[in-house]
Amino acid sequence: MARASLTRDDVLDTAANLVKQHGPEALTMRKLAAELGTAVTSIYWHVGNRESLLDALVRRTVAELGEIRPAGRTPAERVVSVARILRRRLREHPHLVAMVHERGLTERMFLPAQQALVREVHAAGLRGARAAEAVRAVQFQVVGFVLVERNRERAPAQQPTEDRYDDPALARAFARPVDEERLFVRSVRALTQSLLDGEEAARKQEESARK
Amino acid sequence: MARASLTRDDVLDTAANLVKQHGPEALTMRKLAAELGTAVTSIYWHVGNRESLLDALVRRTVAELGEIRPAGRTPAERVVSVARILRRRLREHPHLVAMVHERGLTERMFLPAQQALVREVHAAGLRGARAAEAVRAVQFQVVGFVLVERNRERAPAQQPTEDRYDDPALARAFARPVDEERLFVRSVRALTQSLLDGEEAARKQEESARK
DNA sequence: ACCTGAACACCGTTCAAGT
DNA sequence: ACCTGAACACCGTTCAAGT
Repeated sequence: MARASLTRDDVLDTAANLVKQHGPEALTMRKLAAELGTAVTSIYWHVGNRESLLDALVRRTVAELGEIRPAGRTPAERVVSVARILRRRLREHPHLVAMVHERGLTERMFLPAQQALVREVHAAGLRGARAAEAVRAVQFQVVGFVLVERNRERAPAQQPTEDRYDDPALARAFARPVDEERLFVRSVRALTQSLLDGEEAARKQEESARK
Repeated sequence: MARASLTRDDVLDTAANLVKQHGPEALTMRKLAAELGTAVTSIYWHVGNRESLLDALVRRTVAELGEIRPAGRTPAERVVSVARILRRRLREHPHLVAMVHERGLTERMFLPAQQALVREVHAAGLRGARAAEAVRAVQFQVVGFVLVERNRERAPAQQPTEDRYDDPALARAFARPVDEERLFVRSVRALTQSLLDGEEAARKQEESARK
């Protein structure tokens, strides 16, 4: 791991590793310096301070995320596929969502997904403000779901909630751990269906009313 | 603000104020001691340490949250009303969701809402595993939405995303700030409708198939 | 241009000592 | 039973000094 001289990228790479493994709160300037084998103050020369180091890290990661290629036969299916790709990608970088949010880069991060979603929502016949609303609803749902998931994983074992319902199958279902992938797909599908079909139906009604 | 002697509740109250105003990360033992007019180490005698102080704080707040009374004529409307109540309540305690999650109290916190949702989902004809899934879908959506909202508020001004779509009304809609209340209600309504109606339809199909 | 150690102001926490 | 100050191990950051 010998190095000719310390570069900004060395710092970013090592910092990225620490964050990936133990989260951003575990990234201290002193540990990072130890890992790099330099004095703490050298880091400051290369990246300014802790906050701008994290900022650079986040921007680099966002830039690497790349585009989204939807799959599926219908617009609804393709919306679901975009959601799944987005979720998988966010899960590969478990700390990214929060870090991106804190730095006001959310809109930028979701631009590729947003563009893909706009295409599908257009294909389903939505336009203008209603199309924008549908796209945002899906975006909020996906990001929200991932945030909830992340929180659940970080969380210690949940206090079991000994709830008594007069529906034993439901009580058993609540006792089982959540199948998050399944719940996610079902939720997105349900939301999408409602957003697209509702609009589809309204559009047809309008058309027939015009005759 | 003179006090006979320091009590555990004094510590919790003052800590709650600090957290409410500046967030949990602003709660330092030293600032808290200054605010209380005692030595830092007194706090340790009353509450153990910083983590158990925050834990006690969260548990107290959760216990104070109270029950949820749904409103509306149909199960779907009442589900939406539960969601709105839950969202409003979470927004009154902006730091609570994250703190609750970190301490594994999520399930307990959402128990009142869960019970209300189970009743409505039952009223709509869902049972067992599918009822549980519907309840969880709504729960995930509400919590996720609030988390996204919170992140957006904390976030600095978003980099505007100069997107070029061939739909000027949509571009304008994206340029406007999000009407979160509206988006929230629409999303929950869309999801709920799909979850309940889909099930309703499936049930009717089954019934007619049995004849 | 790049790297260093010393120093400062902040943390949470422990501990022995007081009443 | 309750409160205290001193001390420890950790932070991020600045600065003057080196090459």
